[in-house]
Amino acid sequence: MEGKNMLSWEQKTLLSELILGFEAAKKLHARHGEAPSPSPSSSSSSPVAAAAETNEALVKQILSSYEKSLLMLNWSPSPSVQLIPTPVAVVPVANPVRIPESPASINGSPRSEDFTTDGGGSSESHRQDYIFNSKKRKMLPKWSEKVRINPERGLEGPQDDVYSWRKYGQKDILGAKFPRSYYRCTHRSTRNCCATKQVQRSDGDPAVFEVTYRGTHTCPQAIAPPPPPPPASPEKQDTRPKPTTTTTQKPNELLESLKTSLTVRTDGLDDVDDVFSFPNTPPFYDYGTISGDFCSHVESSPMFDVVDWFNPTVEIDTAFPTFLPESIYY
DNA sequence: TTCATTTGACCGCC
DNA sequence: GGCGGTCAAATGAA
Repeated sequence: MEGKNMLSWEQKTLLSELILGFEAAKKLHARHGEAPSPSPSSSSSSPVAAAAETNEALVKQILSSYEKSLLMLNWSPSPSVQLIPTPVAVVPVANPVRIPESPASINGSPRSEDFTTDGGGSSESHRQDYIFNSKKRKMLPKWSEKVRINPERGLEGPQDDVYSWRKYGQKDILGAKFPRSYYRCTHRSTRNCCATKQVQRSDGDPAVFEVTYRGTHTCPQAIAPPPPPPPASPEKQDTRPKPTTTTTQKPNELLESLKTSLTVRTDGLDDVDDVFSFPNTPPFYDYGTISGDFCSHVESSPMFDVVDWFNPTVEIDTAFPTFLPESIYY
């Protein structure tokens, strides 16, 4: 239906967004050239900090722009423009098992018009609406990771899961020895953040947990670090006693610890000896951003992964605390 | 008092 | 119809 008109509009917007992003990128690049090296020594934290902030802002803008553009492309009728598959493919440890996580599944189901937006879906079903509205499994883009518990350090590698998760369910899965736990972003209600994740202990290796993420974080955590203890906002990152996490813990405790600390083991990519730290946010196919209401008003795009996708060389470590070991927050 | 977890039940998809 | 995912009341902890 939204044929040519939309297409035209989309193209316009797309162009606009791309230009925006491009310019922001140029600025950032210029800045990078100006003040490349961190800070020698004495230089007070002001200039550096300011630069960092600006950089972050630029990055945000870039990501936002590209994100929109990409999403638009994804919507376009041309099947060749599918952007989604790419990121999914990069998933460190994609379950060879199933997880169709096909981008198409996001809106592929023709008959998934039953939504409830959980929170208030009203209805004017725009295409965007049903991309993320379903409360059932098929809609949300998902990808899985494997996390190994290291008896010595608890969890291997840095902890990348800086988000606050709240457990909302647990279920015994057919054929699985251990129950599967369901978590959702703590800010689901307050920020309409619909990111969820499932944690399942591996049958074969109890020390390995398969973590499946769904949806992206649209809450501020996505970009803003939950740094030091917020005085007034008890967004408990998991008030749980920090896991000394060892395999001797009860399964539940292990699962709990997983909420806060995740290390992605690239099973298939084991060649790479170092552990891959995966940002908690999924690739850029953020349905949330598309939408106009639910899981959408992303003040800041959580899609920093996009950067990786498109610019593997971009250094975003400082801008995205997501990669910081969560332990420092406690 | 507030918030997180537990757990049984419900609902939708396959 | 079975299974997986989510909801929501009850319970516990800080």
